[in-house]
Amino acid sequence: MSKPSLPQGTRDFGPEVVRKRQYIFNTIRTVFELYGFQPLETPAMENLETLMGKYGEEGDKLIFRILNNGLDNPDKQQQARADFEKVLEGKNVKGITERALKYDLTIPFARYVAMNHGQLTFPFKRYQIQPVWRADRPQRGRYREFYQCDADMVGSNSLLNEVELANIYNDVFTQLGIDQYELRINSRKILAALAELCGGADKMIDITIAIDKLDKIGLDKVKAELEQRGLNEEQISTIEKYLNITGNNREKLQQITALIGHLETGKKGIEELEYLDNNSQIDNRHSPLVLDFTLARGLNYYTGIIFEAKAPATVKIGSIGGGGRYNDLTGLFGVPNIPGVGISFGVDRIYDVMEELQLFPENVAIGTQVLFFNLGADESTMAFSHMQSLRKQGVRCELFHEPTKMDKQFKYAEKKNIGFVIIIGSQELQNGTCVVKNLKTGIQETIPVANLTSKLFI
RNA sequence: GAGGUUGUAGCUCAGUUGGUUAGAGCGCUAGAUUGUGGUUCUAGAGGUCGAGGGUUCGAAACCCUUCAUCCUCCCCA
Repeated sequence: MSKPSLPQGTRDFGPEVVRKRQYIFNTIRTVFELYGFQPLETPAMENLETLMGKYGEEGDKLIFRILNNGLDNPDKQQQARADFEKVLEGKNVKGITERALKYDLTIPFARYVAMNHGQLTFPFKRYQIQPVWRADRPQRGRYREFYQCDADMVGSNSLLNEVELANIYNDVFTQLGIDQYELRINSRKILAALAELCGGADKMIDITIAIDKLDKIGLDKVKAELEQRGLNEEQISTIEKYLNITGNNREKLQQITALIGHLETGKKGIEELEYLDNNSQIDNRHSPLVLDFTLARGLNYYTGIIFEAKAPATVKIGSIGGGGRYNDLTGLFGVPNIPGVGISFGVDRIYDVMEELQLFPENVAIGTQVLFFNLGADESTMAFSHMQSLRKQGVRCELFHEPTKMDKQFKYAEKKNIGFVIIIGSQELQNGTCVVKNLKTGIQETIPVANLTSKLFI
């Protein structure tokens, strides 16, 4: 028997961590509900063909596939061998694998909408908080199983949706105390116009992949990569002009207009960003909305505005959320003309940011509020009955599991971060009283047991 | 998929050039303390040195293989 272990890139969450994570989930969920989004859950696994080809070539490799059961059935051995040969050639064969763990929440949502579009009321606004899996190599802030919190609305082209989503970001991060975050925005239309300006719409992917790295590797290396990706000197110089756009949002818009405003898609993109910038009435100490024309985002189904929430610069974690508009997501599933826009929160990274900046409120760690000491048979019977009265009032409490030295019972309370202990010993039993001790302050008082239920244990 | 790092007690880590019986701090258990925790003091338990093989009189240390881990790139949350 070898030592027990976890699959690579997965984690257990102990009680304290779960509490903190739930605090984040609950905050996000509450804000989603506040904006009229409805919950949705989809299965952990999808048919492989639902997922394949939706995340680009790189994405396909990162999908966790599930091996079919019954491959060892002797009757089907020959077929299995033949099928496996094809797998070795890099093909997907239904005989070997036809299901996969979901890779994100957006595609399963699109599948759901495509299957149910006849029944849904549009615009349909849903939120979804579930784990997803990626066969990625784990590293800092990156796991093979992690939660996504998505909110999408489909069936509307209105830019009002983008405005709402920007405000959801702001509400959530402000409530969590991450008020130095930045919400970067760009439009795929701007990027498309840039590609057009460089003479080839087909170059868009090459260009975006390269310029997305600007803040990471610097201008020179971006230019080198562009060259390597087959762009000529003139095109690179155009892109350099594009990358040199600086200033506040208004100034950036002026400069981008000069560069690509004469192009149809460029003009549209600029209008969208202008609208979003003017109408997101985000009142914050610093305005989190930052136009960033280098922002590209990997998922290739985005067509309009794209978002990326960045952690405060002091914590080197980068993106803590992202999203954007897609014009025709369900078209992939045979239901065309349903546009949508959505955002996602990266809970695991938000957790790391909050931990680093010490933003969790102290009381998230409190489970049990009151521990009743166990000081004998009669004493604990009395304690039990009072404990049940407190529980009826919603006070979380427990009775120590066996009569033992007070020393032990105190230490148990301390380790579990229980704020109060209630002592009912022989004296108290006789007098109909109890001792209530606040472990934080060390102050204790003796009160009649009848008064217990009127006390607040916080 | 490519490159690198580190694996020693429950946790964080020492361990000299390869040399006797592998250490510390924290944590854990018990006692000092028969109705008062946090501090202090004392004692105790706890190890296949990641695993397998090799070199050697002798390996935690050197070599090979393998597994795990963390990091960087690609890509992404």
